[in-house]
Parts: sequence; structure tokens; C-alpha cells
Amino acid sequence: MYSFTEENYLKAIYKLSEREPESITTNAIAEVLETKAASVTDMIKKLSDKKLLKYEKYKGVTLTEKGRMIAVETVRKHRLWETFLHEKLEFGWDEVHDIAEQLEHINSEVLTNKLDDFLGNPSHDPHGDPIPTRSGEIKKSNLMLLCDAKPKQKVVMSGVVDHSPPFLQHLNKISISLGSLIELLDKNEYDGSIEIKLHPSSHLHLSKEVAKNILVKIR
Amino acid sequence: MYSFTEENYLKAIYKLSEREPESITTNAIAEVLETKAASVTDMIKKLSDKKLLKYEKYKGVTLTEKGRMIAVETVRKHRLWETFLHEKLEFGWDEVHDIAEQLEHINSEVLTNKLDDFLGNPSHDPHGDPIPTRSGEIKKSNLMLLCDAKPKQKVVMSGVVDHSPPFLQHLNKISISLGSLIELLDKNEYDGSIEIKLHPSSHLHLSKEVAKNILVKIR
DNA sequence: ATTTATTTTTAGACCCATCTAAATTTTTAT
DNA sequence: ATAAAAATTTAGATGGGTCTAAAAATAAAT
Repeated sequence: MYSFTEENYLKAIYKLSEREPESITTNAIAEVLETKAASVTDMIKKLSDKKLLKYEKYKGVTLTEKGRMIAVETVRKHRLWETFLHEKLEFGWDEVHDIAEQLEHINSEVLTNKLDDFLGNPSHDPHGDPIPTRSGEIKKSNLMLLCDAKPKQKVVMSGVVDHSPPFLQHLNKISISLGSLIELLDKNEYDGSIEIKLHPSSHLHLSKEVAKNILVKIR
Repeated sequence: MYSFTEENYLKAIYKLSEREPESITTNAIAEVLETKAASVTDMIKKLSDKKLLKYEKYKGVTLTEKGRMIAVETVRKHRLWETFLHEKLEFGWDEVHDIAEQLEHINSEVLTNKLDDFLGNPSHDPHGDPIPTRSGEIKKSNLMLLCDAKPKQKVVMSGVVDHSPPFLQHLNKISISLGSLIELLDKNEYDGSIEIKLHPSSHLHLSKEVAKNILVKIR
């Protein structure tokens, strides 16, 4: 139906618009897709012709409902495949992204739904990101950054901002994973670093760089 | 590494050469790939430049060792994914082919091997076709056509010649599946049709058209 | 408000895979 | 052995996606 490239553009634009609707510039799209601005302009025109987005020269783009649906469906497939790779094939959460980037373009609604059922209709992927439903709804998660938590607060590790393998591997190394119970002991004003308690016996020092990339749920 | 199209050409040429090395003509390739002879010539030149096959104008092609490896690897992935779809996602054997045609191009050796392990290293796919090993070996199965069996002979249904959904659905309808024990009762010289016993209580009449598309193992 | 810098778009080119129509080679038939 | 038929290849064109270099529009700075 739609090419890999078209789906990737729609997904990139969708993700940028989730973060901040003002940030969907030609250059921003080019950067996340690792391509050139000229190529982005070309493709945007094509997607506009197909009514997948609205485009005004020099003004920017917004996805149409149809375009948003395709993007969300692609995200859904990506996250379901990531879950499959992690839960069933025992890939680490730092290893699933690249393979899911390929699998997300497999075109079969019945496959996607059967995969969903096979996995037990998971609500979140291995990075804690919500998986859109069949009908394209996506739960808005009200998480906070660990660096914004207050001392004495007990929180549950529930997601990441940085999805890069190096960051995820760092979390592996310090034994923080989805679901970890974290108690904030102290915050250092000077550098923004924090002290946390993971388990009764394990106290940890986290740099601000790390703490601001961890999403937590208050409980 | 290699494009979908290149992999599809290599696979098509490989399959033709398995059947009969003489049958790898430009037109034959065009037919199985549902494209035009001119396109085949173009692609053959490209694959030849990449040393994936040997090509002499007007004389035909033969895969190089490298080309054969890519083809076999593609077949391996196709059959593993078909097995996954059938065994884990409960797709019928008549429904798996088209989706596997997409999945076979997913590029990750570790994924393929983990999938293989997850499925319990199956030796055959849902149609009874052998699954190549990691190292590219493929078991040559010595099956015979049901239409060539002799009266009184007991055989096990082990594969199909025709892989089309209509044929597979017909077998579903008459309750013949992989592993079915079949006893040949009688052969009709006139039209080549046969009488078989499936279960003590079920006698069946099969046209030659059906019998010549069923592969069986003698036991 | 005019100049400078940045962003975006256009123009023109390239590679991939495909096509049609025409030319060439091989095969078949008489 | 030569003509007719069939198969194969070439030539030239198209569409998808990308690029560089140059032009146009917008934003920022003084």
C-alpha cells in the first residue's frame, strides 16, 4: 500500500508532532531520518498529493487523519514486534529497535492482530512505551522524569527518554529496569545528580544526565 | 545488503534450477516473478556484475556459490516464518505464504537463528518442505507422488507439489493433512483417479489432478 | 530598516527497477 | 537450407527516492 519510505516519513512526522507541534520543520525531519532537507521537501510534496498531510510552502506540515492513522499503525507494529523480540525471542531491550524498524513495515492487518493476541495484548513495549490499540488509540502516560522527583519520594521505573542502546546498556549495568522500585534519597543542587535506593542493600548515585532520561510513575 | 528484488530473483532462479537446470530461461524467470523478459535481462546483468550468477548472452544463467547461499538463506527464512505463522499464530497452511514472502526479506542473522531456536529447530515447514540449516544444507527428501503409488501400498502424506491456497483448501475440505496415513485401494486406468482409505471409516475418491500434487513417503 | 544568516525550495542529475517497442539471435518447421 | 516463429536482448522512457548546488523566502541582527 505505502512504501517503507513513506511510512518512515509519516512516523517521523508523527513523533515530532507528539513532542511539540512547532518542531516539525524540514530540517528536523531530515535530521531524524538522516537525509537531506531537499529530499524531505520532495517527499512532503508527494505525501501532500496523497492527502496524507497538509503542506504550505515554507510554513510546515501537519498530518491528516489518514496520515496519522498510518503513522500510528506503524508505531503499533513496531512496538508489538519489539515486544515479541524481547518476550519470545529473548532479545535484550537494547537490541530490539533495529530489527523492529524492518518488521514494522510488514503489511498484514490479520498478522498484526494475531501477533497482538499471541503476546497477550500487551499495553507497553520493552521500553515502557504504550502500544496503540487496533483502533489507533494510544494511552497518554502521565509519567515524570526521575530528575524531577522529590527526596523521600518512592517511584517505579516506567520508561526511558533516550532509547539508544548505549543508554539502555548503562541501565542494564546498574541494574535498573522497567518496574524497578526507586526511592529518591537526596538531590545535589550543584550538579543535579541524585542518590537513590533500589533495593535495601543497594544505594546508587546517578548523574543528572542519567536521571533526566528515566521516566517514573509515582506510587 | 541485497534488495528485496535481488533476493527474489535469486530465489526464483534457485527454485527453477532445483526443478531442472535446463529450465532457467529468461521467460521462465519472468513468468514466476510475474514480470517481463526485458526486466529479467536487465536484472540478470546486474546480478552477474555482482558475481551472484554466471551469465552468457542468449545462453542462460547459473548461480554462483555466493548467489546460491543468498537464495538458500532466503528460502530458510521463508520456511521458518511460515512455520512460525502456522505453529504460533495459528494461521492455516493455505494462509502463510504471502506473509512469509514479506518476512523472508528481514535482514538479521541473529533473528533468524533465534526464531529457529524458538520454533524448536523444525526440519520441515507447514507444507512439508525441508528447512535449510544455518549452514545452508538442505535435506533432499525422497518422496513420491501419490499418483505413482501402487495398490495395497500404505503411505504417509508428506508434502505438496501445488502450493496454491485453492489446492491446500481442497485438501482441508477432504481432511488430508501432513502426516495423514493413506492406503491406496485401487487405481483407475481410464482417468488416473484413485481410491484411498484415510481412516477405517473414510474411503475417498481422488482425481489424478489431486493425486499428482500430493507427495507421500513409503512406510 | 537594511543587511546577514538560516531555512526551505527548486533545478538538474543519478541509481534502481520497471516498462514498451524494436532489433537481434536462436530454434523450429518445411 | 531457408523461411517463419519464438526467445532474448537493446534502446529509450518512466517513477521512486536520493543527492548537490543554486535560488528564493524567512528569520535574526544590528
